[in-house]
Amino acid sequence: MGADDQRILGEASLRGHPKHKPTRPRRVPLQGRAEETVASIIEAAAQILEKEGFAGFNTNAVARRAGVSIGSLYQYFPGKDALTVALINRENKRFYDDAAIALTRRSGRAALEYLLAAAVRRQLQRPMLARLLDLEEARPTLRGEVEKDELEGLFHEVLRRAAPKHERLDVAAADVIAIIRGMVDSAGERGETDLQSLEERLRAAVFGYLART
Amino acid sequence: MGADDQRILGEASLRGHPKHKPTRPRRVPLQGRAEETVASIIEAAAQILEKEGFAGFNTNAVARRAGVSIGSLYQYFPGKDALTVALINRENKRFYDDAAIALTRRSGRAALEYLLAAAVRRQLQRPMLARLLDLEEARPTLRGEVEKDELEGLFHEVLRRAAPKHERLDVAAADVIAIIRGMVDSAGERGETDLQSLEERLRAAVFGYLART
Amino acid sequence: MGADDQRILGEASLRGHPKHKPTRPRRVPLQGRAEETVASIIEAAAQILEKEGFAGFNTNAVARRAGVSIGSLYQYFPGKDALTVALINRENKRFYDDAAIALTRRSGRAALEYLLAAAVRRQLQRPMLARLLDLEEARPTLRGEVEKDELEGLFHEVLRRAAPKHERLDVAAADVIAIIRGMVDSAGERGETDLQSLEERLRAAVFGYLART
Amino acid sequence: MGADDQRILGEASLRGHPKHKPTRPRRVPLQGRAEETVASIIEAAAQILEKEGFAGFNTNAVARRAGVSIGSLYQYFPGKDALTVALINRENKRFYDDAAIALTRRSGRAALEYLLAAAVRRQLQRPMLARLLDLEEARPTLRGEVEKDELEGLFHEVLRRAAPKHERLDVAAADVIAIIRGMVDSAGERGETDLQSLEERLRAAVFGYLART
DNA sequence: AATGAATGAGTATTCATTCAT
DNA sequence: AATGAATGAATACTCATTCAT
Repeated sequence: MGADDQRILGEASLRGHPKHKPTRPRRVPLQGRAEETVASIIEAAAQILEKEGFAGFNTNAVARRAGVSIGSLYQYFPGKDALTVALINRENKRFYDDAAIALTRRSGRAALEYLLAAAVRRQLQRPMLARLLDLEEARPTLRGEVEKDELEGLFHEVLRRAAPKHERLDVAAADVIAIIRGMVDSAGERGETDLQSLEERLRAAVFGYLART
Repeated sequence: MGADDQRILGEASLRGHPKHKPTRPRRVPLQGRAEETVASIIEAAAQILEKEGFAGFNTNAVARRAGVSIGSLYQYFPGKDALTVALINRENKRFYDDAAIALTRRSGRAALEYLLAAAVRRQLQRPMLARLLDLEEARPTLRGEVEKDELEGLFHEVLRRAAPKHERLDVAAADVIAIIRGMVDSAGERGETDLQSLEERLRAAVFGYLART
Repeated sequence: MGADDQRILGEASLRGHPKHKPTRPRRVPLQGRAEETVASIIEAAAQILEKEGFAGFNTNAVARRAGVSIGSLYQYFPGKDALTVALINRENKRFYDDAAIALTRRSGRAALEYLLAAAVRRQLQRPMLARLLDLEEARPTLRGEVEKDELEGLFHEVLRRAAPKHERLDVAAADVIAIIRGMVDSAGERGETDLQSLEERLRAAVFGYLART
Repeated sequence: MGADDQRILGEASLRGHPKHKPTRPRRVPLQGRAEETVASIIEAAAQILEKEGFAGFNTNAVARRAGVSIGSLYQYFPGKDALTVALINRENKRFYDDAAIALTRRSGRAALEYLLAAAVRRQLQRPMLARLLDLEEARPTLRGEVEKDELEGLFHEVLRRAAPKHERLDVAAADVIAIIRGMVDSAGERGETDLQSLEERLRAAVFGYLART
């Protein structure tokens, strides 16, 4: 009933152990207006991060660009980190929605290939944003707050199909994610635009890895 | 001749075309004491980053831990970023010194294996430091200031020996570095300590990659 | 007849000559529901002040705990101060209702003793609340808004009976109130729980004071 | 060696139990300049509290009035509360320095009388300041940070001389302090200026209390 | 060369209050 | 009458950097 329930990320959850935040369809603002506000704030954060980098990424600027008061921002996000986390989650969700199509592929190999392609696609769309968010996601403070379960689950499942005999799929999933992130961010940093080539090299690394572990 | 020559990274160099800082003999112990001071400041930065994370990493704290006045710190480093860059360079140098031994190996494969082992070793020694520096190194502001040439050259050469027929060694070098960094940082984040296992998986990814590109 | 009449403390009254608020019949349960709402808000304020202290005492929190919207709170109280004042008045009223029994005592001494006992009782019941409200009541902004007349009248009357020959009863009343408040709050701060002892010391101070003035 | 050592009130000491801060001649800024700065900040705080009340009492305003940057304020005071505490301590020290003269009196009674006179004097000099500081001192957050030991010790000693046979001097000291504070603040609130009269009534209460406990 | 006191722009965050629905 | 989303002025506090001594 109180405004607190709409807060995207509770204070409690920011400290202490993950606590497995209710990954359930988290209570999103009920009234249309609020929902819009939240969305506009997150998108504003994305745009600022994209165009100004970390330097310009402060809550007041985000609120301004969102056309919202700073108070509204804090109505929905208990702090700056919560906003960052929300943005990361939005991006991950979008990636997930695309990547999940991989599961419709017949073969495990095709599924994994789709996954890699999706990763490359995502990177090339908003390269700076993707990169900076990866950076943020690695920050000790934020790690543990981000909803990775679904995404990791997806990788796990795809790898299970692509490498059924692999003995440690969780390790493999973590490694594959790490490889993708490493290569794709590095490509972004270097300004690569040839997603064809990047995709191929990524396949080389990932399939090579799987073939040898 | 003046004190300015001791500045690790000039302001000018932070903007504009970076690369190749003043190629002066670099060693030239202008004054033993100054060299010591610089070293102690850099080590203080390392320790703080390791123990307090980004949160505690500010110039005043670094100076205090180094047992030096904040004024002195700015005598040697024109700014915080310059200090960060100096620390990154120190770490890269140390890694380079170890990794360069790879070149003494007979076979290209052995050389590359040595390289990978060195990367894992480094990560496991000061995991937090290594990770945070990788993060910093990726920051748009710092990229371009860091001396990567030597290190990249080393990778290039080792790859040349390990995969003589590879057509785009520079791309391969960048990719391999990205794979290593991705996997090794990820392992660090997850608190992995079994460097044996990590090394094997790293080899799988890198050799797999090379075999397929 | 309008909603305004329910406002506990008009803005106008906060500035300008306070004293004697609109002497309207004060009771007149305009609407049972409204009265309940007001009561629940005041009690919520009391609970928060008691459990969270000044830190947690903000209008939104009060409304939330009262199970009422923030808008409703402002429907009945023109501002935070008005709410605080209403709470103080409620507590004073309760104290008054108990303390007024003093007037039924035969002797003036007994009456005064009853008064002191009542004061101690009140303090020991909700020590933190009593103390914080005393603090608030002393705030320049609020002084003058609180209904002290009745209470002071009571003290005046009791003192008149206890020390009939006293020449300046109003001064004595103020002093006695000050002594009680000082000692009782101090005891609360120090966590005293032995109300027997406190009562005795209080009597010593007050009767001593009266005997010598 | 670091700036931290000059901080008037360490962070650690603000949380957790009193910890009996080194009541020793606390490390005051060593260089003359710093000492002046600290003094000017505290005096600025006093003036603002006196003239603007709590409303205008914010760190930026204090710094401005002190003719000092906000950064300097925080160089010496880790937070607003620390500044408040420092001001309270300064005032208590001043009061102590005056009140300690009581110990030079021959009789215990005369000593106590001197103490009461000093308390009244102090109140009448800067009434608003004295009152507001008493209010602040009672705030749960600040209590325990203020150096009361000396002052309480003084009261203890004076009472020992004035009422040698009293069995619980510590309780008596606390009560007497409470009585003084209560009456004197109340007088201040009511705008009393006749310190003669106030002094007499104070004596009545205190000596009356002592005679009966 | 060294010191460390001083600076102040910058930023996160709170909370009383308003008002469209 | 009630709701609660929205507001934004106010404020505590940080930290990179400068410069007088």
